[in-house]
Parts: sequence; structure tokens; C-alpha cells
Amino acid sequence: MGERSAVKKQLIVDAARRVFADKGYKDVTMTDIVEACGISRGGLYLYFGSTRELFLEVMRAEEGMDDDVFAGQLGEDAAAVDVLMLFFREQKREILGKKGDLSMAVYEYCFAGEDGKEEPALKRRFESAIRALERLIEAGIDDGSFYEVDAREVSRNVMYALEGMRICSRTMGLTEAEVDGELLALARGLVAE
Amino acid sequence: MGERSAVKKQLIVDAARRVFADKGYKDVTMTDIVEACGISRGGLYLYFGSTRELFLEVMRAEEGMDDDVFAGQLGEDAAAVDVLMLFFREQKREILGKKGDLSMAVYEYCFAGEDGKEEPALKRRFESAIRALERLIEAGIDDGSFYEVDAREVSRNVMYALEGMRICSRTMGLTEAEVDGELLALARGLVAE
Amino acid sequence: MGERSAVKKQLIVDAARRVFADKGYKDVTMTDIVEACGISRGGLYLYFGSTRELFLEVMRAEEGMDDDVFAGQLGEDAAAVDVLMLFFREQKREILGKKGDLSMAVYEYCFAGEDGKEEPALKRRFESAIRALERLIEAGIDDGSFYEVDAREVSRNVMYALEGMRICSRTMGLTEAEVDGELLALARGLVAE
Amino acid sequence: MGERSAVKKQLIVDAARRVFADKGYKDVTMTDIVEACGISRGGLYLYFGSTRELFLEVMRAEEGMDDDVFAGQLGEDAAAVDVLMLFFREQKREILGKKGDLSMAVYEYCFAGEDGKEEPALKRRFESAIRALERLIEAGIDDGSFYEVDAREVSRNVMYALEGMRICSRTMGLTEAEVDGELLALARGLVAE
DNA sequence: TATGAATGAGTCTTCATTCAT
DNA sequence: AATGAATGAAGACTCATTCAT
Repeated sequence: MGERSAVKKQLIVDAARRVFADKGYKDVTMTDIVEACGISRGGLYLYFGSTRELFLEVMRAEEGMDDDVFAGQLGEDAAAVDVLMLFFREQKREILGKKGDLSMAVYEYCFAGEDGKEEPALKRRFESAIRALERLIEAGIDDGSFYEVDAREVSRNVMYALEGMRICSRTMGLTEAEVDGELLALARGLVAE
Repeated sequence: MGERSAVKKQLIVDAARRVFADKGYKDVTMTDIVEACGISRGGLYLYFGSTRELFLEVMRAEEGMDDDVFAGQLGEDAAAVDVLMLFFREQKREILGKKGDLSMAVYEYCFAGEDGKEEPALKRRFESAIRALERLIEAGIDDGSFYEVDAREVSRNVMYALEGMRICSRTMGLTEAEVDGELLALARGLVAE
Repeated sequence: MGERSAVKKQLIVDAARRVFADKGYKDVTMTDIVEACGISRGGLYLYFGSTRELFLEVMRAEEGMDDDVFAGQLGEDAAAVDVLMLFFREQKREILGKKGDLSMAVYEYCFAGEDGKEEPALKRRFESAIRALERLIEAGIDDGSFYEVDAREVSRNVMYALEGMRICSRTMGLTEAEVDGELLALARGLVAE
Repeated sequence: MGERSAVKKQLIVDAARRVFADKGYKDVTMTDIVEACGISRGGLYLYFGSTRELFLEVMRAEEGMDDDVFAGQLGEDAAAVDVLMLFFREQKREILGKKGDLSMAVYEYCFAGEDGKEEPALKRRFESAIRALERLIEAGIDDGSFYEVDAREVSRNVMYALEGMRICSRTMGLTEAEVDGELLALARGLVAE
């Protein structure tokens, strides 16, 4: 695959990302992608044989974008509390926001998984997020701003609760107050304030 | 619709429940249902005009089956701790269990909701579960077996975490140990033991 | 077929007439008739095996209702001119009126006729109307109020023109003025006024 | 849509014309067209989304074929009488002819029109024919070969009568003698002969 | 006779996928 | 490489007709 092809491929993936974010996973047709990226039907098939392949590519492109979430943020000037608050603010936005994010598509893709084969990449990413949060909590404990909790345990609980809110928001709807309430409760489990 | 019809309708709903539990929501076709309940195409349409109608009926039949989860359980002889453990054991089974459960179908149905109209019934049910758990926690606090936590806050956190595990289990897979770990952590937030 | 049956049959035919007048011929389904006459599906089939049979019965019931249109009207006190005007007024109402008349259904039924088999009953009726009008014209000539035209020829021309207006009204639409204009012209072919 | 497509589209329209001429409008299914033009189901849908669309295209293709019916015919050498006779001969052929003509389909299409919305194109065409005939009559009056009738009035009457014969022919059947008789009568209203 | 549930064939419509150019 | 016309297999839905009761 030459230089040109790589560019075109990226163009397709970008367009596909928009489509998946908009329509989820199962409702997306090859026609949707074709229309979104202004390429020919046959042309698209030269690169991707199905919406599944395309979605996997979109996911792969997504990887690494938010690894080491807190890497570099934790410095001398940034306190653990501040980083945590930043993280929560970001999460709140994602949980309440409906458009432009892939979470529904990801869920749907997983549901569609044949034979219950879970996506290992997804788990890897989730675990890596847990560990990152864990390190943040440890840092908070070290500098005395957080309670002396079991960092691993609390990190997992926070992540499950966030995931729970994400799905609740998309299925039954959550108000901003409800999200704020839970985030506050989670924060109070770590810091006095 | 006579006696006979009601029986047949129930027969269809039962068959549909199995199909939805097996294939989720979006992939289910009227043909799937037809084959599952050994009825003719036209015959099915006499009762339900779409998979959506059918799914709603399945959901309705599901309702009430687990309302007042802890009603009657909390008596003189059953301590709050025991009821909580029972609840957690049941949740664990649901979270890890893949077959015969509708949660994926429910999620998918919600995703498919036009214009992001959330299902109010779902929220009502979730809120009612939160309140039930809240009352259980209050009972535990009253009889001195639980810490003096903010019952409402903890109840919500537990429910979000459970929901989070449910979706994680179905998308990325969770091990029994992971579920046990989180449940233990949640329990430790309430009782010493 | 007993007394009761005849009553029921008439009830069905009456309901069917309304349906055909409302929806034409081809769009009418057995379900439409069933709903219109409040009888059971199977019950209807005891009397009529298809919408075609039903339509034929409706047509048959219609027969004789307007034979000898002008019979008895032409007396000593009623001049031919007056009867003609009455006839034209009635025709105008039919031509412009859209609802409650069977003409569209009749046309459709004839179009649907297999192999171009024309309906002889229809022709008989048309011819009988021509002759009736012819006799009216002759009467008018006799009493000196009409020009001395070829009664048969003029009668046919009037009938064709009326039929032409009927179909034009239902396909391309005719204004009241257009119908009035043509009727006036037809009348002027017979009387001075 | 390239060169090739236009050819195929025309091929479909031609096939559709035959089908409509044969079966009318309402009975025609997409399958009929598919079979008539030897194309695949999906292929047909690339060009036309419904029988209605197809029919409109067939009609459009038909337009203009007989506009200005008498244009150019009326010259120094062609007398109005001759043109009229030619016109009548053509009409007679159409009225008596059953196969290969769209009139029944057109009628049916109009009947099927939702809410009685009449087809304006049809009316325009009819009015234009009336005016053309009117000019012919005026020409005949001018050169002294026709009686001094009200050209507009007679033209409308002739057109209604022709339309009436057309529908009568297709519903109850007309003999050649009957058509000849009426045409002769119409002609005698204009010329002595 | 009368009922209305049940059947299955037929129509419409959409899409993933192929293929000649 | 690239195009987009073409294909055919599903899936949704309707309705004439039958049949057990």
C-alpha cells in the first residue's frame, strides 16, 4: 500500500468514525460510509470488506489517544486533587454528552460479538485506566491530600460507577444533578473538602 | 380476544423472550420469532405488529417480577446483612450470567430509541431499586449492623457500580474474582466483617 | 336461503356499496367490507366469495333504480323542456359530485375485467338511457318546444358528452362553469331560449 | 448518470409502457416490470422507486408526442375538412383500439390519486387539444367550408363526446358502427357534405 | 349458520457484495 | 486502483382464503 493509499484509508476511517458516533454500530451501512467519505462503493471495498472491519480500524485508531491519562499532569505544581477534579469534569462531559462519542457504538459492537467473544482490547484499555487512576490516588495519599484508602479497590469502584453512569445516561437518562451527586460522593470517598 | 388467544399470546411472548435473550434486540426479525414459536407469519402479526411491540410486551411481562426486591425479606429473623448478601449473590449471578438474560436486549433497545427518547419505565425501575436498597441500608443502620453512612448516597453508588459491572461483563468480560472483589469492597463500605 | 339470510345479505350489500363508493373497486379488501358491515370474516364468505362477486351484487341492486328515468314525468303539466332541465341538473350534480357515487368503482371494475370482456349490463343500461332521452326529445319535438333534430342522433351525442364530462371531472377535474357551459350548449342544440 | 444509464433507463421505461398498456395501473407490480425488462429487482430500484414514479416517467415520455396535433397540417393544400377527417379517423382508431394504449392506465392512475388531487398535466393537455381543434374549426369557417358555429363551444362538445366514447368503448364496449355514427353526427354539425 | 384465528403466498424495499470497465 | 451499475438474498407487511369450533 503506497503513500496515497494510506492517506485515503485515513480519510475513510475519519469519516467512518463520524458515522459510528452518529448512528451507533448496527445501523451503519456501507452506503452510509460511502456517502460520508465521498468515495466510490467499490473503492471502499478495496480497503474495508465490512462495517465490522471498519469499526475495528476506528477503534484501533482511537487506542493510545488517551493512554496514560494522567501522565505528565501530575507534577510539582499540579496537585492530585486538581487532576482528579479535571478527570471527573471530563468524565461528566462524556457521560452527559450524547453526540460525537463512540461509546454507544462500542457497546453495540460488543453486543453483536459472535459467541460472546469479548473484545480483549477493550479490557486492556479499561484495566490501564484503572491502573492510571490507582497511581493518581496513590500520589494523592502520598502527598497527604487523600485519605489512606485501598487505592486499587477505590479505583475499580470509581471506574465501575463511571461506566454505570455512562450506560444509565444513555439508556434511562441521567440529569446533570444526578451525575454531580455521584461524582461528589466518589470524591468525598477520597478527600475531605 | 378470547381465552385461547391470551394463551397463544403468552406463548409468543415466551418464545420472543428467549429470542431476545439470545440475539439481543436489533438482530431479531419477525422471522426469528415466527420460527421460535412455531406459528405462521401472518398469525404472529395478528398479535404483534413489530419486534418493537413484542419487545415492549416482553418487558412489561418482566415488570413486577422483581419489584419490592426486599419486601418481606426484612423481618425479625432476617438481618439486613443477610438480605444484602442475598442481593449481592443474586446480582453476581446476573452480572456473570450471559444466557437467558435480557439486559443486552434492553440496552440495545434503548440505543435504538428514536431521538434519544429514554425509556421512562427503565428509570422508574432503577430509581425504585435505589430506594429499596436505601431502605435496606437504613434498616441495617438502625439495628446497628451497618456503619452510619448516607444511605441514599451509598445506595446510588452501589447501583451504579453494579450497572457498571453488568455492562463491563457483557462488553469486555469480567472474571468471577473481579466481581467478587468489587462486591466485597462495596460490602466493606457498609459492614465491618 | 331463509328469510333471515336475505336480510343479512342485503345488509352486506348496503355496506359494500358504501365501501365501493368511497374507495373505488380495486382498493377494496374483504377486510374493508367485514369492518363496514360488522359481520365476521367467515360469515361474509358464506355469502360472497370475493370482492368481485360483491361488486356484481351491488351493481345488480343498483339496476332498475333509474330505468325509465323520465317515465311518468312527462305528463300534461310537465313540459319536455322542464324534464330535460331536471335531467341536466341531476347529471351536473353527479358529474361534479365525487363522493357517494359508484362511477369510479364501475370504471375500475370494467378496467379490471379479464380479457376485455365488457359488462353487457352496463351497455344495456346505457342504451336504455339513450332511448329514454330519445323519447323525451321526440316528445319535445312533437309539442313544438324542441327543434326538429334527429332525436336518436342528438340523444347519443348528449349521452357521450355527459359520459365524457363524468370521466374528465374525475381525472383532470372540471369546474362548475365548464359543466354549465357544456350543458347549456347541449340544451341550445334542442331549444331556443 | 452516464450514457449507459440513460439507455437502460429508456429500456425500462419502454418495458414499463408495455406493462401499463397491458395491465392498467393498479395491478402492475414492481415484479411485473422486473420481468418485463429482464433486469434485477435491485437494479430496477436504482432507477425508479415505485410503480408510480415509473408511470409518471412513462407519461412524461408520452408528452409532446401529440402536441400541436394539427400544426403544419393546415396549409394551402390541406383543407380544414381533410384535417378534421384525418383527426376523426385517428380518434376512431384510438377509441376502438384496446391494446397498446395507455388510456386505461391513465384513468386508473387518476382514480388512485390521493385526496382527489387531479393531474394538472392531464387537464393542460386536454385544454390544449380543445384549443387546437378550435383553431381548426375557425380555419374551416374562414375558408367557408364549415358552418358559422361557435368554434369554442363545438370544440369542447366534440372533445367531451370523444372522451365519452373512449371510456364507453373500454367499459361497455362500442361497435365500429356506433363510433362511426357519432363521428358522422359530429361532422355534420360542422360541414354539409 | 356463524365465528375469527390461522395460514402462506405475494409485494415492497434495503443492502452487502460483485464485477465489467 | 477506482468506479458505480447490477445482483439477489433477506426482511417487513398485507390479504384472500380456509377451517376447527
